[in-house]
Amino acid sequence: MVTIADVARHAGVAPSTVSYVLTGKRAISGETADRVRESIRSLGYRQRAAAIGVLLPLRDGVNVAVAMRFVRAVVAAARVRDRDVLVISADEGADGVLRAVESGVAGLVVMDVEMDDPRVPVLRACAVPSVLIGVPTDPCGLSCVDLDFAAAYALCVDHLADKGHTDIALLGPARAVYERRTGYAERGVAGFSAAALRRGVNFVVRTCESDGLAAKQLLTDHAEITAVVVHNEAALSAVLACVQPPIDLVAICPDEVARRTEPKVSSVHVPAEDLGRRAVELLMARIDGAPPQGVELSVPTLTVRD
Amino acid sequence: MVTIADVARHAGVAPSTVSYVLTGKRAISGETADRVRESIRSLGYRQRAAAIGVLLPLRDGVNVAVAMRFVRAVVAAARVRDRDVLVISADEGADGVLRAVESGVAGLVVMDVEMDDPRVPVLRACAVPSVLIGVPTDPCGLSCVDLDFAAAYALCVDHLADKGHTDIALLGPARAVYERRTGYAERGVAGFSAAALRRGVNFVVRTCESDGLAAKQLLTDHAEITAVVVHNEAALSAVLACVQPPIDLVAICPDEVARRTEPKVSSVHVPAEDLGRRAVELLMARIDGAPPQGVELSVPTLTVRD
DNA sequence: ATGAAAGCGCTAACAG
DNA sequence: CTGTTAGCGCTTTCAT
Repeated sequence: MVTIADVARHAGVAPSTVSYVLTGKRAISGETADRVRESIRSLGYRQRAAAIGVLLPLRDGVNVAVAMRFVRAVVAAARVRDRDVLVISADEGADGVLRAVESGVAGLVVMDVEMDDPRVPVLRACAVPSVLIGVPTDPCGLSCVDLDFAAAYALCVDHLADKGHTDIALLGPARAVYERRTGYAERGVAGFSAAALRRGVNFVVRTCESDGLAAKQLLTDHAEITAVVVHNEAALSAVLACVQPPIDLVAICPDEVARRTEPKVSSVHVPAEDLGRRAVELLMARIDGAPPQGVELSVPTLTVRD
Repeated sequence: MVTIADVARHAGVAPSTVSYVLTGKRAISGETADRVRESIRSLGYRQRAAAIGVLLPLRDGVNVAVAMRFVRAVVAAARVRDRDVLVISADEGADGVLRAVESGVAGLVVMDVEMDDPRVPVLRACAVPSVLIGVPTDPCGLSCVDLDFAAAYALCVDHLADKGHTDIALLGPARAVYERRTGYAERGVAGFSAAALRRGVNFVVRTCESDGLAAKQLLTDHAEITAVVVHNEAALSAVLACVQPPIDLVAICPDEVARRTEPKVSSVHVPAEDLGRRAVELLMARIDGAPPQGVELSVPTLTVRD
């Protein structure tokens, strides 16, 4: 195995110099750096490229399939930049961050972010750079990417209001997701309510477990409902079986899921691929010394189907 | 951070003794081991638990969604045993194994196995234990788990022959999958052909890209075909749009995929969850010193739907 | 800007 | 069975 010492000998420099060329933690003259890089290439040295860690709490209500959609995107994006991905299933809040950091990752992609996420202060203080997929209440000093879920929910409301509906319902994620104040769920409801009030539309909000039973209960309890917004990929097919025309339906889910339903459902796209890729881009920039970029929300779009 | 030296001091032993208690690489007296473990607990030492590596080539024809189904299962199973998972996207054959080993994983789960996989000799020689999801031509000295794809394809043929079909077709994975002699594809075709010959059924075999166009071409070229077996998750919906009744169809795919199609398609279940979990079980046993277990094939089952 | 040397946490060879 | 010691590859401090 080619070590940093081999490279140093070959380039006629000290091991520390090679280390500094690789980490960029102190200035090395262009000439020396070039010689080192040349030796690295000719000897085929591979720095045990520290992986990117994905912090993935697998708690109640977290749909692993949905989470894996992001992981997949992160893996693909990391691969382009020659990084492997360490999937760290951490349910222990702030301790999970420490565990991840101790595992020696170059940077962290943090998923399933809560409004007052206990991991946030740790991440802020931490030397290891991170990018959150999701936005906490106070994102200062962090890098966050997410879909603008408030706007996404509002888009659904506007679409239904435009079609003349005056009594609509929201079937959200599982109750556990709200209980821990998950960012996207809370911001979504805020956007939904605000839009409905703005439009003068009556609305009901319900949580929905993956069995989708809440849909039936909802229609029983509220016969006046003529349209439903559902943000729950796990329950989508069950909800579809229950919410039939003439009741209108809009889903918040990835397009490829919406295209597979029967009938094909109108939806606001959750761009998991884009968000995962963007998170890696920002993280790599952070690893290379860039400062935190703050919050970057992507604009939702609605596709009308059947 | 609590180090192994801290634990050693607290327990009144040498650092190496603590190391050996943790790795089990040499015998330590029960008394001493207990004292060490007690110190580990009271000091809160966390051994930077080496991750399990998942070797995942992302080449042409590899459906990342399908691969991620296995990764998901591996992550869930590893989590139960307090291990994180390093997803290593390695397209470089044998070099990929070395890269994975150098990254310091405790063991490897190897996916997308080819008949004469160049990684196999390396894995056999390698000190890091591994479990393959898939079976190469010569699995001696390895641990392999997989669905018995030969039996799975044969099951489809028997089902269709029993229904009276005399001209059937196989739509397999993408051509690239055959070109690199991927294990499951090659064993599948073998099982398919053998079963068809046994049953005296005429058959055609075609590769199928993810666009599913091969389905249309197949039916144009072979008007005599009355039933199709498709083993291609990416192309399944496109194939379904084309292969309509009265032509019979059986898919080889996970049940949850088959249940979502419209109409719901008869299928042989690919138990990705079970295989991923089993792979981790076997790998953990290997890490704890068990010898290679050879090949473990799971028995396919067919579910008849619409 | 660079090198020498000490140190990191851990494992493995050696000694008894 | 266990402690001593030398190493592993790499980073960081200290010096110049």
